Amino acid sequence: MPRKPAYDRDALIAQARDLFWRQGWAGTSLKDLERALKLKPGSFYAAFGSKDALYALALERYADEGVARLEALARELGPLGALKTQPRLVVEAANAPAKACMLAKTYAELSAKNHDLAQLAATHLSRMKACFADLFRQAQAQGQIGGDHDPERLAARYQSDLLGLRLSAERGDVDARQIAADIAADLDRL
Amino acid sequence: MPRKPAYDRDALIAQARDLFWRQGWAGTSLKDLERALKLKPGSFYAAFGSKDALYALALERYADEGVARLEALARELGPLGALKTQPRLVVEAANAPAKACMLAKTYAELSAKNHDLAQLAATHLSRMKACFADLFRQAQAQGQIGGDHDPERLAARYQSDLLGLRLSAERGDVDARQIAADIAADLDRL
DNA sequence: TATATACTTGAGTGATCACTCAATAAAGCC
DNA sequence: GGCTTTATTGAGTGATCACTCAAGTATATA
Repeated sequence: MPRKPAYDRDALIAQARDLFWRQGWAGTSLKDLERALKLKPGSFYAAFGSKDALYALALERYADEGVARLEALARELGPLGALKTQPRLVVEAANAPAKACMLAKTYAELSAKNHDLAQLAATHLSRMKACFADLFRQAQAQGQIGGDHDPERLAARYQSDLLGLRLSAERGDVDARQIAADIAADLDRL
Repeated sequence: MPRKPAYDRDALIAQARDLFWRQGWAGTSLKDLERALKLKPGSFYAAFGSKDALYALALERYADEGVARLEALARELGPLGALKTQPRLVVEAANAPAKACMLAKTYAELSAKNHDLAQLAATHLSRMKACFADLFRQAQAQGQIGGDHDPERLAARYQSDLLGLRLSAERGDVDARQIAADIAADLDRL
């Protein structure tokens, strides 16, 4: 009996993610979204409920795909190989909406106001950090890095470096490839 | 003949800087500023012209004080000492409005829209990077680090690490002191 | 084909945005 | 004390914000 929506919900979430990723929460108005998603206000709210609800979906999509990409990389190159390759991949991602991490941008923009989305971004950042820690643990178990390191500490430092790298990669006067190479080189000294 | 303003302009700029630093550009409304600076709209615009003009003054104040602090630190501890101490100082700054770098936050928030303030933040970030490069050059000249390093490259990596550290320091589930210590330790291996 | 069910449309909601300006108050110089 | 000059005040500006809803339209089932 019912009528099917004319849009592809998954594709709309991906488009919204790209827009939010580039422009941030306050920087993306409903007019922007309506234009990009080709949705009138009524359809938008029928589909997603609110701007914040869609932002939450976009954050989740972003984090899920990030974790999936990293795990696929680890299956291909091994744990240390994945960790060493990730910085370069992030810098060279040519068709990404932005270089900087969407989770970090969201947290930086909204944490001062205790916005729910900041807490959500923080949760996803923790998930990513745990992912890094797992890879360091595996690398340790396989003897690729020394056993006298704390995987959690390595993961925190690695994530921090990656966040800095991705922020630097947005700037015109910084050679992010060099930084990525230096981060990877540091992993060889473990 | 004229009447003197009842406010201390320098103090107002510092207060505005703290507010903008914490809440960002879009996150700080004129109502917020009027409340914090205890200025009615008319006085505000007579004093500063616009929200953006005040933000620009705040950015400049932020960058100037940052450079001054670093140079003072270098006079006290020498170039390498300053570079090694800075990460810890940044993390331990208890009464700062935020841990993350205001220049980086501004650039991340506004660069997608090609806002003038993003360009201004980028300029100040370059200034800071040049400052770091100078310190690395001095450390090299004094034999504190090996001569086979490019000071510009070291500075870019160092600044990137620092930006990541300062972002990480805002999170509750990250031990930023450990990261700061690890960044400092890396400088000893140069 | 008739009907029930949902999707689409877009004008319109009150709230808040950055900002203006005419009226009022106060301070320095004669 | 009178006059000039500037600071302060706060109601008010149009624009934009996220969001609503009633009316119109299309589709799957009976």
